[in-house]
Formats: sequence, structure tokens, C-alpha cells
Amino acid sequence: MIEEIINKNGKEYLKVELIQITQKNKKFYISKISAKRFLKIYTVEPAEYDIERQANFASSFEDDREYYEHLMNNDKERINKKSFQRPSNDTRVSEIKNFLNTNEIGLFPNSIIVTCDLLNDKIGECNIAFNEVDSFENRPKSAYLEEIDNNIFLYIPYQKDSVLVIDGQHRLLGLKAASKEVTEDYELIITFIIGFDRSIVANLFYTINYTQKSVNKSVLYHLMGEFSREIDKMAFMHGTIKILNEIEESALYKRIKMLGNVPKSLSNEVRKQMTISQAFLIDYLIGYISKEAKNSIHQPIFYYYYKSENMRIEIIQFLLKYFDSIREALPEQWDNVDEYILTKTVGLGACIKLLPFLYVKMFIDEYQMDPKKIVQINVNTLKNHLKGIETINFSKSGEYGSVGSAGSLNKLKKQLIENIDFFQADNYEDFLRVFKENYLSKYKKWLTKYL
DNA sequence: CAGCTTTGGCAATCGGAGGA
DNA sequence: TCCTCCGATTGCCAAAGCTG
Repeated sequence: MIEEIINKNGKEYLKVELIQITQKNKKFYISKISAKRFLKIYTVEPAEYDIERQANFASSFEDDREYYEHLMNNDKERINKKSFQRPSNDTRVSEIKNFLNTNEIGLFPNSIIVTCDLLNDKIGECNIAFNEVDSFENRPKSAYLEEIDNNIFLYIPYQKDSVLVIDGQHRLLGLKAASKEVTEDYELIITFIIGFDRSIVANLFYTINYTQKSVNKSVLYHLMGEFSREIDKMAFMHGTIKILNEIEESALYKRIKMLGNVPKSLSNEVRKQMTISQAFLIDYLIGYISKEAKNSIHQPIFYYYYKSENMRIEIIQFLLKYFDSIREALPEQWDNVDEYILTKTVGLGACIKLLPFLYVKMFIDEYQMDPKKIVQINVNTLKNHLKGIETINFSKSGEYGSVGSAGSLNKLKKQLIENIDFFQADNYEDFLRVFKENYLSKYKKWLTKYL
């Protein structure tokens, strides 16, 4: 696809080839533009964008009552500025930046949706070659659409603020913040919604940004795992969860909602026991193979094994043994899902959060800091280390039975530490102090060798 | 101290169960 | 079949805590 900078009357334009897409008898266009160039011409603020159109734009709010009210309730100032975009979210931008910088498959396969003002709107013609059109002096930021013999080109003034972003603000900010190596040869799919009235564009924006449903996270993780060629973290986690759910010896056998919901085809008994979602398990376990968690109190205890592909199986076997030891320690609570929350989000989540403390303490106190020895541990030993867990009330009517939140999950984790004999802790705070001083520093130092 | 992660509370949303 | 209720899950925010 053609993409080049051209010069007309001493002014630079970005000439891009467009492909026309027709949906419901409406036309819009897609194109491929290098990120480097696109970052120079986009804006997210239509405020001074085209003064002539502001009146139209303002009246469009009345047409779209919901959008209007939304702005009204949320932010008076933004009504004045008539901004399309939500304020950017720094955390999200930084996530995207890291995604681009560190992920080998850091791709944006979905398009950035933009609009721009057209000079054609005034003259109503597309079949006049750009070269023959008079200069744009009165509307310096308007682009020109040229449509001759099915060849469609858009000539965008090569300057700041000539293209207005409707969807994709965060991706662009992330790209901007990403390293030079990333942006240098990064190409973007751009969808141009052009030639429509502003009210239509405003409506589209509203639909995209406020009413779109986010994908069920479990489905997303599932797809990422199944389709990525690399055995990356997500694929590995996906495989791990599958094994936990699919082999009969696993304590979580047929207990995991693999796509975030329970298949109707299964019997009621089986369905009832599916108490934990795939997405949740991945969220809570993935930190243990991520070196980014190296400063967390929940150490990446499995990173050492994850790093060498032939040792990854140890992680799965360790997890199988760990969950099995909990089941053996609390068989009634494990299986009776009507009465107990042990295998639900809060219960199992707390057990997962407990694991790094247990692992690190065993690793140092009992296994001479030898990662190959600790994975040979058996279920009985683990079970013994959990002694005291039976004193905790996992019942549905108890303290942790009602509200499913990260908060109550953490409270339960604290109580686990306090009640399990192995940790020799009267209270969580004291334990944490000792743990940081005598264990965490030692473990971190050991792990650093492999990061 | 700046820039982060963790925490805890709560709101929004979803899917399943049971009743009309 | 549709509707409502309820628990589980996910999302969001701000305060507190950490790290370099």
C-alpha cells in the first residue's frame, strides 16, 4: 500500500492509499500507516480542530441524549471542550508500553479508528486529482480524498492535529512511550470514518467506548494460550490449568470453569462442583513464574523451573501435590461446595497466596536451598506442614463466606499464616517482619542468580 | 520523594436457580 | 419461556505501603 510524504505548494502531506469497506450501505476506509508518521499527525482533542463545525458538533449532543447526559453528569468541563476522548489512564498506558517493549508478540492487530475533516465536503467532489485542487489555505488541517478509477487516496496535512482519534488513544500513548526500536518499523491499521456528520461520529464513539462489552477474561486467556506459537507464560499457564482440570489424580479434577462458565452438557453433579474459574487461577498463579514479581512479597517461586523448558513439568507436579495436600487436610471442606468456600475464589485464592510463604520457608529451612530437592517433596510432608489449617472456619456462613473480594481473600490468607503451626506466627505482622528479615532477603539473593 | 504495588471496600455485571 | 433474586466474579478506586 502506498504511503509517502508529498509536497504541494510548499506544504507537506501524507499520502495514503485507502481500501473501501461497505457495511449496511455505508462506506468507510482502512489503511496502513507507519506508527512513526501517525504519531506526528494525530490528536485526541477536537477542541480547536475545526471551528466551523463546532456548532454542529454541539447540537449533536442533543440528538444523542445518552452521550450528552453522560458528559453532563461526569464532567462539566469536558462539555465545554467537547472532547471525544476519556482522560487517559496512566497505568493503562504504562501497561501498554511494557507490553510493546517486552513482549515478543506485542502486536495491535485491531485498528485505530480515526476521523478527519475533508475538504471534499465543501466541494463535493472526489474525482479531481489532488494536484489540480487549489490550496487549502482557509482550512489548513483538512484532508483531501481522491477517488479516481477505483484508486482511493487520502492526502492528510503532515502536521499535528490533522487526524482525530476516536478509538485507540491508549494504544497510541503506549506506542509513544515505547522504545525507539519498537516504533521504528511498527505499522498500524487505521480505520478512517470520514465524510459523515459529526453527530454520527459522536454516536459511534459513544457506542465503542461506553457500551462495548469486554471479552470474558477466561475466554481471552484460553485463546491466548491455544493460539500463541511461543510457549510463553500464558500458554504455559493455560496448559497447567488444563492439566489440573483434566487428570483424574488432580484435586481440581473437573473443578475448573474452563471458559468462565459451566458447559450445559455435563451432569448436574459435575457442574455443581465447578467452583473456580480459569481466569482467576491464571491471575493468581502467573506471578509465580514472572520475574517481574521479583520484588513482591509473593515471590516468583517457580521462575527457576519455568526458565528451563524441561523443568517446567516440576511446576505442574508441585501444584498438583499442593492442592492435593489441602484436599487431604480438609476432605470435607474440599468436596462439600454447598457448605464451604475452600475451593471457591476466596478460599482457594488465599491458599494460592499462602504458597510462596510455605515454599520459601521450606526451601530455606529444610531443603538447603536446592530447587531440585524441594520438588521431590511428597503430599504427606506438605500436608503435615499445613497442620493447623483445620482450625479455620471455611464455612459459607463464616467470616469469609459472604463477600468475594481481594480484601476478604487477604484476610483469610493472614489467618492461614497465623493458624498453621509451621509458620510459628502469633500474628501476621510479626511473622511478616521475621519472614522478610530471615527468608525473603535470602531467597531474593538466591533467585537473582537466575533472573 | 516519585513511581510503583498492594490492599480493602464497594459497585457493576454475569450466570444459574427457582418461581410465575 | 420470562423474570427476579442471589452469589460469584470482575472492575474500579483511593489509601497505604514499598523500593530505588
